Amino acid sequence: MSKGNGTSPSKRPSVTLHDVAEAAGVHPSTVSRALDPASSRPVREATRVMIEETARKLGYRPHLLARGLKGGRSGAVGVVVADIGNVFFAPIIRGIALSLEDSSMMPTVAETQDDSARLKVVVDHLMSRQVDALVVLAARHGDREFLESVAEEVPVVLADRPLKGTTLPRAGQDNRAGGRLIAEHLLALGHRDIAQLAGSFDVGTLAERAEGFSETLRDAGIEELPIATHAETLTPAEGTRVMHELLSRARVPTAVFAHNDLLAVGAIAALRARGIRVPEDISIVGYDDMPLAGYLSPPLTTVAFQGLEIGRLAGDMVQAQLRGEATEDVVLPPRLMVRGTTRRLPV
Amino acid sequence: MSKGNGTSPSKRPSVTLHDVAEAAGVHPSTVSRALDPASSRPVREATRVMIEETARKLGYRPHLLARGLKGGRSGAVGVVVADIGNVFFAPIIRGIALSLEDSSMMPTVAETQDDSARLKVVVDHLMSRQVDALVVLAARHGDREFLESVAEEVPVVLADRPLKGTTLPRAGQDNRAGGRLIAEHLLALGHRDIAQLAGSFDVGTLAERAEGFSETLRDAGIEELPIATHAETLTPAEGTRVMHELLSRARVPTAVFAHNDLLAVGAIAALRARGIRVPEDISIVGYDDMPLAGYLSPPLTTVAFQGLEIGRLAGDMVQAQLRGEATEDVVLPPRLMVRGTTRRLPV
DNA sequence: CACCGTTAGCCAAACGTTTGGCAACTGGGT
DNA sequence: ACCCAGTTGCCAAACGTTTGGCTAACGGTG
Repeated sequence: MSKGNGTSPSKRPSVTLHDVAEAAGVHPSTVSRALDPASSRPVREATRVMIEETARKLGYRPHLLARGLKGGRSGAVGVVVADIGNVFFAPIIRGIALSLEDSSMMPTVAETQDDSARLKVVVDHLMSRQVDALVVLAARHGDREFLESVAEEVPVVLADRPLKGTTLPRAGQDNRAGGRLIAEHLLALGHRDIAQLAGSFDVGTLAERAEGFSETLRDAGIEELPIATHAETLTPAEGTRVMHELLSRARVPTAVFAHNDLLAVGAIAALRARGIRVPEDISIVGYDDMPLAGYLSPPLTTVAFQGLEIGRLAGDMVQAQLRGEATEDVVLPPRLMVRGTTRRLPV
Repeated sequence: MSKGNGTSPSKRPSVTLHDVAEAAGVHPSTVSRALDPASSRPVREATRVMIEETARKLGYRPHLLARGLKGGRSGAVGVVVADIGNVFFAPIIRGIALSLEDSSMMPTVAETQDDSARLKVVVDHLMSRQVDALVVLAARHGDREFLESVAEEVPVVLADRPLKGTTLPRAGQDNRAGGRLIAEHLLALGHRDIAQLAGSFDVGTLAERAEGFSETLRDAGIEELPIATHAETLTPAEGTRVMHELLSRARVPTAVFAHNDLLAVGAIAALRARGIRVPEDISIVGYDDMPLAGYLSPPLTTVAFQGLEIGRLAGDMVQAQLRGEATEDVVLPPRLMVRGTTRRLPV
């Protein structure tokens, strides 16, 4: 079935301010002021009502491009995300969008595929589009200087992923505390042979989780098993691969901290494939508390991550910065969700 | 830690075409033409190189708002999604973004929360933003007329969700065939007491799945168990709720088709809570083959849905329509993924 | 050397708004 | 009837581009 006529690519008649003015019998500037609630110049009530009526009748819609051109503000905020397809970022984006709605702004989403070169390209593109600000969820360690240079043009807010030693404001979670929580939990259960299933340390969240975790073990006088290969992507498949590598080591751990839930799921699959039981033989902890974590069997022990809230906070920070206000970093505390994949070590 | 100085909300010096022209010692219009590869008027090679050099040196970025105002095209495509936070939509959005990149366009995402009133609001907002086209993932049955009226202004493409009797083009899956596939699978396994765990029929995909499913049972001379309450949202929690309702019926099914994977997961949790085993006592089929479906235990039998591909196709259709070409509906065939939650009925 | 066709570059208008400068009108106080 | 303040509305410039019309220069031909 063929649809959409091939000839006219849908002309837009588009009612302008002038059309409304003409129909209402007033000058365009009067229409502009009548429709602007925060106008500096007053408009007679009767006129205003009449103009509004006319505008509604004609189906007038303000041309935000033109307004943006004049006012220097587009009302768009660039959201730079590592992977739009990833479950994990979705609630954050949603939080940002929800927050921006208050100022009738909208997010424009771009994806870096977690690649620093591509980050530069998409940020450039977003800047061309005259975004009023940038929210970056995809920051990797090496991107600091670039992002700070961008911040001289428009406000840049980091969400989720921190950047070591930066001046850029951030809304995120205390990942170091999260790592600590997990280590303490495993120690309390009697585990001593403990390993990490780690992702790239170029990602600040993961580096911090690892730090908090290792620190706690060290303080307890436990020597942590060395990290196997770092997972290149945060997917179940990588989790499986790295877990197999871990299992081929001389010393096999009794507990494993996977840097996120997807890795954990993959790791569990690897164990299951070898006939190793979770949590009877090996305890596993994930991170992020993804929506399905509680529905796995056994349900996954993990650390809750409030993506929606963090997105909302990041959106709020953007608006504050645009109003010229100073902003404080917001770091939410993590919460351990003890479920079924961890268990006291039998003596 | 306080960051971002409160005084200056980051001024943007912003290099314009004029600045480049002045620095290069030529007229702005010459710069415009030199930088436009598809310019109708030629520019001497030496001049062009010199101008490009100057532009690069000054860090010139085209002002897409201004360009859009002049040319009547913003290069933005509105993507209307029911719930940005939902796993399911993410790959579709990604596909759209990937496709649009070819024409250096970008998606602007807005969320309806699956509410028809909100749909109108966000579409209006997107139109104000002068999007060149709309991709709608959030269409509900009653939205047809509204969307068709919008289509008189800009191309509107449906992705995933169909709209009964519409002229709007669509990229999606053959959900009726999907429903059929599932029914055939269950019949082949010997099931006769079969029920649906249904979502709202205002959502075209779900209505079609149900139709294909019911049709097949009817043709086989099987009387389907009546649908319990329709799930209001497509979440595990709703799946659990509706499954409990189904179980309180006089006649309990031996096989259940849940309209999507999340409902299926919730349904399985409900069964597990009552000590009913899957698939030994009841077989369950989901729909969508979400990323984790194969990692559940037992792994979920479901129908694969190629979100990324559908998004890409929708993006391609948008571009075709913008070029004024006619487009054909694209309907991908479903594929049944038989995993561990379905089983031959013991005799 | 005059003429002509071609080509490179300049000028200015236009896209739809917002907004400061002005002018005109209104009405109240005298 | 007159003045002044206060209100209302008109005009035009500006935001950064693109693009059609125009001119100046160039090189070749008669």
